Amino acid sequence: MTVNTLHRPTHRDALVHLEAAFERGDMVTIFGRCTVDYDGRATSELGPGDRLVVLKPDGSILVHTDEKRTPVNWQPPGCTHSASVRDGRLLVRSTRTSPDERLDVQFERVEQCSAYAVDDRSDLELVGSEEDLRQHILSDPDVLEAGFEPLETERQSDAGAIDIFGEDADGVAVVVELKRRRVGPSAASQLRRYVDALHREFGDDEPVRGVLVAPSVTERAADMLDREGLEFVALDPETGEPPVEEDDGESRDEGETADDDGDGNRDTDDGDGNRDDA
Amino acid sequence: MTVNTLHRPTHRDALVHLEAAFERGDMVTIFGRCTVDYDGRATSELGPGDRLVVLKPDGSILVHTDEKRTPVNWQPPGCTHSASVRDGRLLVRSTRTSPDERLDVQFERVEQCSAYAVDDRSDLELVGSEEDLRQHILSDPDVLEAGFEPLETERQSDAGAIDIFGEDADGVAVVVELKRRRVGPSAASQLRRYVDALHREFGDDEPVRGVLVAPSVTERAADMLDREGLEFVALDPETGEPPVEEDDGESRDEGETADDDGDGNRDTDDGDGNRDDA
DNA sequence: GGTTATATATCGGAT
DNA sequence: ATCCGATGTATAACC
Repeated sequence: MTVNTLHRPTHRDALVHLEAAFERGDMVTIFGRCTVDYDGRATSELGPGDRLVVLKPDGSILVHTDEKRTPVNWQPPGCTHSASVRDGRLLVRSTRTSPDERLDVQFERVEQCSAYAVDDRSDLELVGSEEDLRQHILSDPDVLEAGFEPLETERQSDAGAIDIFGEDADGVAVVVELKRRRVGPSAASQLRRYVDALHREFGDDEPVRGVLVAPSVTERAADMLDREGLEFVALDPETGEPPVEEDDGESRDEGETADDDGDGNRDTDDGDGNRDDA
Repeated sequence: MTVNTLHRPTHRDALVHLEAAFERGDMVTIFGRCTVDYDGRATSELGPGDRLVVLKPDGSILVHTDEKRTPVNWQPPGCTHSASVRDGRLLVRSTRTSPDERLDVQFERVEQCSAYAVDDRSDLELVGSEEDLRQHILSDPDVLEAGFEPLETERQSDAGAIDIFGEDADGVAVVVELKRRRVGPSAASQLRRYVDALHREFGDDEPVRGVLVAPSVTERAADMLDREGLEFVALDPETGEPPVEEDDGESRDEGETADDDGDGNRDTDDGDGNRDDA
């Protein structure tokens, strides 16, 4: 882990710094006043302003303002960084083909330019995904409905892969579509496409049930499911159990710390900070 | 535009630096070895590694590794930053309620900590959105089909807002759904929901056409449109005209700076292969 | 605040 | 390479 930083460099010094960083495979940040020009899947222009530009060795580039989680301009991994000085000004360019795209960041002033040698082998471990919900149902199919028997996951159909395909207690085919969060009309439509595909596959004589599984459902989606003869089962992706209602105390105990203050303000804890722990 | 940077600060010095930056409304970056812990809509853990953490004055926080465009962990705008030192180590915490979420970044080592005073009043101007496609059709409805007359945009229905509602040359109701890029089955389903809603609204006697407008369509979606009696019209969102075939160069070039350094390849157009239309 | 749909979505898996 | 769906999607518009 090393950092190499130039403060208020000349554009030419910044260029040399950048090229060496690219060569080493470093991650780079540049902060300065710049304009941005993008042409590719869409086209955009951004006038002068102060921004933080991040260049990653995998070819990604991010241009961040002081607002939003999403960069104001960017390029995904796989692009090629290049830098140059034109008319005495640093130009950082990112290009790719397929699709043909170009992102230009033209600096009026470079306030800081840093190169970071990154060592990161850890992988993110995440709980609460749709895959977790699937595992819950497969390991205990009764949470879906008594007697449900999963037969296949990712079963292919004319409309795409069905999350879980199985049979109910009566041996009727069941299409199960999983969502990790509250579902709207598009999830209902997705389920319908799969059910329709199996109807076409099995013929009209064979009944096919469709069950949407998610922690909750919007009213419009629930109406649509009703109209189309589809079903909904409420399950939480983290627990695999029906979500707890919060209208009255139905707490499953989470012995949590008392909330110190109303929200209000900054609350930057002091140094010795013994703030609660989670 | 000012930058205030600490190199290899003590955790306590970094804390003071951070709190002053929060107070000023600066944007902040921290580079160092850290672990990350998230609990909210889902739950995640990330073991030790070198990352770039960006804190914005609007409450966003981004944790970036040296790969991907998407941060490995983050928090959207509106969250509250706080920092503290525990056991001699810098802890950066972001919290919000509704949903209840917490992100902790615990540093083993702080390599660099920078605060940026950002001045950015420019807004992004972007061309090629779905809104642009709509304007093209509204200003010249014949590009959709001869005699088409737009009557309403964002027309409400039981299934949601219809992009463009109008009549064809015969006075038949037309639902138009717009997409800025190649469409798949979900767009076809979306159109179907709107057409179904108008059928319920108008009754079975009244015919309702559904037209999906996009630069191209996948085969599975085209099949679905066929089955459901829906239509497709190929239009480019930037030009509002039928997309050009890419079998030969149709470069519209953009008299730009000469390409300074190596890497010459350019203009190998392609994009998304567009298939037929329906 | 919830709902709905868009996005230069990004990303991953399957074909 | 395209297709397809998941994402802690984020973001905006509308109610």
